[in-house]
Amino acid sequence: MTRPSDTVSAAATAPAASDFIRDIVAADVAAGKYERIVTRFPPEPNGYLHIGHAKSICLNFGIAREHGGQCNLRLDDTNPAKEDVEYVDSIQADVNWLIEGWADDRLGLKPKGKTPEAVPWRGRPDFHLAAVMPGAREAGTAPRADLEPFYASDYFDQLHEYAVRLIRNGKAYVCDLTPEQVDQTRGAPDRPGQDSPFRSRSVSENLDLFARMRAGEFPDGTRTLRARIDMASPNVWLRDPVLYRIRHVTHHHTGDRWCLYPMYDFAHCLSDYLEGITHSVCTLEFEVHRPLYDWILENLDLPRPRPRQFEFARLSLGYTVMSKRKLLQLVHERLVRGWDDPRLPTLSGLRRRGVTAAAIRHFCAAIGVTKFNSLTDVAVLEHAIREDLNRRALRRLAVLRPLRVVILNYPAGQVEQLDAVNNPEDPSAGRRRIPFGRELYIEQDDFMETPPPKYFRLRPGGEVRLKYAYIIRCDEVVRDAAGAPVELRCTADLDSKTGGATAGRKVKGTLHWVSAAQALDGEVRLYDRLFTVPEPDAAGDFQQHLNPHSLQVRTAKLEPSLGDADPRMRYQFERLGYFALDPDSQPGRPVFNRTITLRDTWAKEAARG
RNA sequence: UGCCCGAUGGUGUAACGGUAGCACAGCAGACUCUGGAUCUGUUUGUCAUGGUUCAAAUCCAUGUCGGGCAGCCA
Repeated sequence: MTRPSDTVSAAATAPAASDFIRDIVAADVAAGKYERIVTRFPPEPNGYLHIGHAKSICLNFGIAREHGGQCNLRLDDTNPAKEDVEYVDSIQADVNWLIEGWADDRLGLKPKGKTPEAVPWRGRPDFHLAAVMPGAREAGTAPRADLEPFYASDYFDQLHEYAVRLIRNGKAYVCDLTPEQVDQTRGAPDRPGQDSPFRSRSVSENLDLFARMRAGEFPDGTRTLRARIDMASPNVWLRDPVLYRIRHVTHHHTGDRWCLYPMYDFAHCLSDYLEGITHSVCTLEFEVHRPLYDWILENLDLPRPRPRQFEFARLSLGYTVMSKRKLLQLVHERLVRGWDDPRLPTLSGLRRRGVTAAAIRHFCAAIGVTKFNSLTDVAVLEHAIREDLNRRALRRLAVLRPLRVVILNYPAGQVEQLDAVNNPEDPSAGRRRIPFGRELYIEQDDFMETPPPKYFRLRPGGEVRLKYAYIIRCDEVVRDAAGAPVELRCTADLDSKTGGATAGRKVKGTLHWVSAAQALDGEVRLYDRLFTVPEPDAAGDFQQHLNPHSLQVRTAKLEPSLGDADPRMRYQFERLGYFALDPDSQPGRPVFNRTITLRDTWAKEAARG
């Protein structure tokens, strides 16, 4: 069986990517700094992955791929109040889908239930948790049931131990200030903060208090563990940041074992360290956290080489929103049909829409990686999608807005099976037969009574070719009460069929069509951009800019072969666009999503007037 | 107005002191039984001002503009 992802993978080889992060990695490799390059993709399971995450996945897995290294999938789950297993499941599915056949052999997972082990390093005590490589499924088989992603929450024991070590060294203290008081004493960016009155507690008191925090003696928000750094630092993240907070909440992965949870800054750098990450790549907003990342690692006196953090600009795409909060809002307020709504930039939405993983990967390669906050034109994504689909899609005939055509000189009841090419870009896709009869449907747009200049479709008295069939002439227009055309009566040049005597006659326009008698009705969902403005989240309420016409549903006339369309295949409805079968399809009633229209130079011409 | 980061055509990027290139978009044309695809050609750019240098998009200084940072979120 040929899967869509197999069809063109060879032809779709991406150019060798290069960017400032890859340059750093390459220099480190050249300097022999690491035995093996290890990156990681660390989403928090509090939402679905979107195309912005794809940029990070492609970068991290790409680096691993280019250096024969690995990329660990890690759930950064240190805040149980916002997280859920629904998200950990969707994240795994989306990552597997995106990297399949490309970097799945670079995916680092771990044995289910396994936590870091005490592994001495050069005689010094240390913790480590190695990945199983490759952690991906073998081609065509189910995911390995004995493996799972890494979880930051699997490191809670070691993290706790590191925290105790910091306390012992006088580098951390238990602070009894309320959140409001911490806020007031933090100072401002241009004004130093004040030391907490608990800053100079004795080591033994800190140890005792921290133990009791863990034991659940104190309610939420009453105490924190803070790093002792510098309340006057110009970098506010160095002003005795909170390392641990009390949360009496059940965690989706660790259950009720903990009521004390580490903050991102404490957990992240150490998770990287425990997994042996060499290059920890994140987005620009973490740049100011880097000194803290380094501080924690340095002050723990860890034996192995430390990971280093690098930051790049996150993706912004025109006419959509990317923030988790806004996506969550769209889903929860039912402004879209779910996380996998084909109008969303989520990976599950793009997948349902019919976009392939290869197209997304090529898009990510095309946009590059820099530290500049840019707004990427959707046209770049659209180009990547068309380029990919043009090569793999099977061509089919379908009519979205039917107009009846009767061929007066064609015998009633006669049916011909015409030979049609499945994919002119790929001869191996083969051919098929499509029925032709006296009564047909063509697209309403393909007929105009008084057409503008340069219109070369059907008009009264005009000629046009029906793809794979005959040249027809429009003799008569039948109208409804309102005067709108409801049927065209035409005459065919019966020698003009492909291969026939007059087949070579030059006729400017070629139309797609479907034979009325054999046509299959199918639901077609036509999508347009979700927002009407390029930057919906620039200012004010982004919901004001929702495009009311982002989804149009209609019943189309389909050529009969579409009755057994395959959800894994991609289709081009000729002259219309690319379509993919939706899971809502029922036997005998297919539902197609329009992934994207074809480039339409006539629309541009027509719009010019 | 403290600290950090950034700025190359319309958009996104490359050039690592030595000819400003690529992609997308645009425009013009060829071809076409998809106004698709393909092919050809083409318009448009180094934020500013100084400095270093034989030579600066690149190094330095100042300025301008943009982004980030004051969660017990990540």
